[in-house]
Amino acid sequence: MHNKLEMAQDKFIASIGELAGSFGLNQFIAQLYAVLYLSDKPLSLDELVERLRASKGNISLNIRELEKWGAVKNVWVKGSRKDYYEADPDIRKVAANKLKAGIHKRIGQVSDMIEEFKELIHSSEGDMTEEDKKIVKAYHEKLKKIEDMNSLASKALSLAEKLF
Amino acid sequence: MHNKLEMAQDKFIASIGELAGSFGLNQFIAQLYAVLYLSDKPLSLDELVERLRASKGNISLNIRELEKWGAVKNVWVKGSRKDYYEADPDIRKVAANKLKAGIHKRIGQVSDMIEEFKELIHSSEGDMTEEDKKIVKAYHEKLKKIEDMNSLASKALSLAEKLF
DNA sequence: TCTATCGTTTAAAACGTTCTAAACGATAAT
DNA sequence: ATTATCGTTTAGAACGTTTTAAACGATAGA
Repeated sequence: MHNKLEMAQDKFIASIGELAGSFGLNQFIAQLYAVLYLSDKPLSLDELVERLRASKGNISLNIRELEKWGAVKNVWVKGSRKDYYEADPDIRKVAANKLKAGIHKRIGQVSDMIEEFKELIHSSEGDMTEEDKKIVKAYHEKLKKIEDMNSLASKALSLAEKLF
Repeated sequence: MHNKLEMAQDKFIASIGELAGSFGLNQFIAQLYAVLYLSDKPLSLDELVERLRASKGNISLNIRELEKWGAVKNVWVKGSRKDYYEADPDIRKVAANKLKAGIHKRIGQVSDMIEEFKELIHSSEGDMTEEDKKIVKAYHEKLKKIEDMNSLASKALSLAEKLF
């Protein structure tokens, strides 16, 4: 196929991988989406195997993950019994959804952590020395700071949602 | 030491680790900061070894990383020739700095990637078929979308900075 | 029914990252 | 000067994650 163009694309795809990796998400899955996003037509499993030089199993697995995210869908192509995959062209929506879900989850986790910590502290209030009580008081002040930060993050998130 | 309190803290520290891990950053380094943040006094390397049940080397390494971030500093304690470490109490600042730097870097990376891709495409314009030119045109449209998203992210970032 | 063509599953290999234990150099105490 | 106490460095072990190859079940065509 278009050799120079393909090389250019390869470089781009590779960079996408690095970027995703540094975010802590699977490099390959990002590259997979990128290939589908740039493609002018839906691609089959075999074509993706060829394009990314990866195993069928790997691609199959990650395609399903992308489907869960709503980033890729299965499309039917007349005259073939293969599955064909197509990227959601609204890349902004895809990225925003993923990020939003992630951040929202983390904000919840932080709240939960703090609540649990408070409960644990409270449950052991019975046999506390004066010294312990001082420490607990200091804890509460620090936890408060984290809570404030968390709710600020939450507000920032809904602000960003409006912007997007 | 304070047994029940310590257990409560342990649970909290563990959760901090999970949280950090899901962000793609080193779990241990987050836990290290958390221990120092919650502590009412600076801690020595040995105390951290004891508290986190990790090797000196590991802690030493990650402390230096935290120092780079400006999240932890070395403090001098009268009468001891050990190093003592203290967390920056302004956890919001620490988190914001780290996140801001990260996002800023990523935004730059995306711009660079796109520029490079465009150049590669351009450099191979010479021997292009009509078909190729069609594909390249479609690429440019898609790249434009990514650029828009990127600059929007950039704006959102500076908005968030003001908020914090 | 038998064969070919799919996508998925899975057990094991490959890989990168993190962690440790031990050696080390530097500094302070004796 | 010698020993003890530090923090750092480093080579390799341990670990989790990702990837593969091969087996598999399902479906369609002959």
